[in-house]
Amino acid sequence: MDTPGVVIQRLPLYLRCVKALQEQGKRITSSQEMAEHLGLSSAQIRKDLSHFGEFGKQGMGYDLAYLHEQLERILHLDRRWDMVLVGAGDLGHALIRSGDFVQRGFRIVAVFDADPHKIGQPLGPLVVRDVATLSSSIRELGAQIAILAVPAGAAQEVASKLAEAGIRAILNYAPVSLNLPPEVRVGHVDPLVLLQSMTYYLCPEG
Amino acid sequence: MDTPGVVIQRLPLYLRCVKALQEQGKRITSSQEMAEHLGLSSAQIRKDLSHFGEFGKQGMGYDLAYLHEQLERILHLDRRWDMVLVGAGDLGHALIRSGDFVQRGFRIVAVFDADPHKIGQPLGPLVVRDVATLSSSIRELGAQIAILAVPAGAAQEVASKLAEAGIRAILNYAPVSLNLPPEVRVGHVDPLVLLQSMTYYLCPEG
DNA sequence: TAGATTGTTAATCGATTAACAATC
DNA sequence: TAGATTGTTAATCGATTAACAATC
Repeated sequence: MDTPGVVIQRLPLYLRCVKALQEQGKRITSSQEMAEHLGLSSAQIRKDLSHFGEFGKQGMGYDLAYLHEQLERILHLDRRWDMVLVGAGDLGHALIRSGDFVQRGFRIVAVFDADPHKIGQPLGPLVVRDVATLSSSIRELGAQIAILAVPAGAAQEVASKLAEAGIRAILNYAPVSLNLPPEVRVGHVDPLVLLQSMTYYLCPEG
Repeated sequence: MDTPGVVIQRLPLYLRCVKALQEQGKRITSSQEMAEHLGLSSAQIRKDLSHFGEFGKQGMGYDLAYLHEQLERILHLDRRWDMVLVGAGDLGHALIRSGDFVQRGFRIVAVFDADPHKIGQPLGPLVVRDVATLSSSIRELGAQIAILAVPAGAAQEVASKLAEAGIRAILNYAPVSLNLPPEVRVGHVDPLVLLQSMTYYLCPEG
């Protein structure tokens, strides 16, 4: 009865596809059309969606507005999510300046760092807090999601503290496999690993 | 005979694990130790490695220096890779400033943008080139890897041009599913999709 | 040697696909 | 109605795991 993780991971892609088709002015779509757009099979899309209900009509396809709404409901994206950011380096700065997360309903509400030179300094609309105050701040803010943007050497320690403080999902930018209780979700942003696996397929000669 | 993609994608994690154990001063390891480190099963690690040869010794485990060397060889990481970057926005700046890629043998050798205000301006040690010169520059430089850091709306068009120009692997930071010939590898850096699938598991209340 | 751990086989498990009855 | 496309079943495919002989 519980839906495979691999299906859940595809739902945001379906949502993105639905939005793109809507922006083209379309009102309905088919599993076939989405499949071409995403490079998947139409059977897979129908099967994935069938885990959550019946969203289409035989012979007609899917109403885009309805599917959009349902996917957001399933993924709990019909609300705003507050996140804390740990690590006020270059990456942290870029994440705060970029509007990408906010546009999609993910808002960074606090930034932490361990460097005394950074603590107390403004960062965008926020002020960098001392990482020593992590636990109490997280409980105060009620955040459930954290972005981990600290050096590799500090990542596991900070991640454990985040888990202890009640954080339930971590977006990990550190190049480290985190060891955490299974109830804490981890999404790993790991461009180097992607590069290092793509080179397998490239001829080593120029 | 050809190795499943999912196995290839784990090799860089094995390599990272090997390096971490070496930094701890260890000289040998076991599939069991690596499994704990990475949160996988020891059988999976042994099976994955067995696709490429016999790297261990029964009763003894794996010599870390040897395994390190072999993994780098298999992944073609025993050389330097030159990459071109398309998109000189905040993200592009952060990628150039960060030493992460260079440390691992991936060097950005050219930056392109479409904005006339950016073209000709310095960006770190490079000068931003006109994206109109993409094809000729890529052929000249002989780059096989590109980083795509342009807005969503431009991503597909630029990606197609990269493929035409002979690029064989794209690290895609744009929130778009790229449609490309199957011989072009794509690695998708997609933090929003990770966030949007993690929220499925979070209670929508508080 | 005795103990340990690999490499590999066979069994299990899970995900994808093909096909089609249901039905809009 | 006729044509199209869903939702679902059963078959296929592939990946993971358990177990163990080989052997260091």
